[in-house]
Amino acid sequence: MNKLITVVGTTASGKSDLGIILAQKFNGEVISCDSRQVYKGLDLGTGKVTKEEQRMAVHHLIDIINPNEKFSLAEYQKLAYNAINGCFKRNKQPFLVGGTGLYSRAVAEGYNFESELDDNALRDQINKLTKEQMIAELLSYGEEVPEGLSPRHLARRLEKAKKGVAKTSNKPLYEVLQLVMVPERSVLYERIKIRLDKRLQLGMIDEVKLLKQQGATNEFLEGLGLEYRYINRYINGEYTYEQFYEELLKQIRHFAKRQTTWFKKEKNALWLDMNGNFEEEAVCAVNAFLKK
RNA sequence: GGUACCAUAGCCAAGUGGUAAGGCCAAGGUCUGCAAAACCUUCACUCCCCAGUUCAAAUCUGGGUGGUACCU
Repeated sequence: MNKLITVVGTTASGKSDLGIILAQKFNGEVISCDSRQVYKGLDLGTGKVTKEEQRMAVHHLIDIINPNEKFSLAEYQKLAYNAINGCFKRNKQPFLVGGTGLYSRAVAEGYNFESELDDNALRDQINKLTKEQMIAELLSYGEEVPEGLSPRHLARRLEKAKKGVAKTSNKPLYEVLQLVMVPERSVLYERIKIRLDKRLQLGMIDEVKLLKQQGATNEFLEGLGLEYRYINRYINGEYTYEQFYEELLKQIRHFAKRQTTWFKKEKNALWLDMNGNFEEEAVCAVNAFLKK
């Protein structure tokens, strides 16, 4: 079984830098694992690696679709598999690097998406139902309905049930080592603020203005969340600069917390000691893993 | 110095005699096809302090302390 190394963690943890270091050291390439960096023109706001950094290591799955286009987990998985397998063919070691936990898990654990789910009519129909109606329907299909699912989760499950797509078992394609980067909370929050200030200075707001000029819709920008959602609201006059700044900072912190919760459940995960020499720790771990 | 008003959680805030709403923040969590999304849980044994009235006080009375506004 081929070996895959993932570098996951919170925003502003230094994943991109470590990914490049590891790729350089182990004759590797980076597969981005980020649901927003797939979009062209979303650069500063996504913390995308620069052109210069891309010259230091080959990066995949960045800038592959245009704004306003839809993207999905299944699509990402397919593209990631292609990119990863391409690396193996060229004798390169792939490193899956990014903060979209669901995406990295779908690849690492081999979520099984055998059937197509693209029935918009059905989706619209389901979205009209109340939460209670969705639960009732799911139960009538003999599905188990865990507590605490959001309407969106329920709709997704019901869509699958109606399509007759059973919950499938995973088919892992690779042997995986996961490196998790989660700085101590207080350090993390400080880094988030510093990084936000820096990106604002570099013209993150102008980036969104440009995207809007080029036709990015409010709906699209709103749906992206964080930087793009709140900068767009600021541009549209919904917030003063102060309000926008505080709100965005808070939302990024919330996001980092959610990421942390998610990564706590990762399997085969090595949580790097972010207070120590984590680069060396990562290099040693990868070395041992590849020699195994 | 005088007069008036106010004092409830980290912040905002409802509650005028019957046993502390709500929002924010924060923390924890859910999540296999929108995931930077969507959603859930927890968070004041106590209402500035002291005394009093009452079966019962955050709520009424007196005093103290602190704040705000106006007057001198």
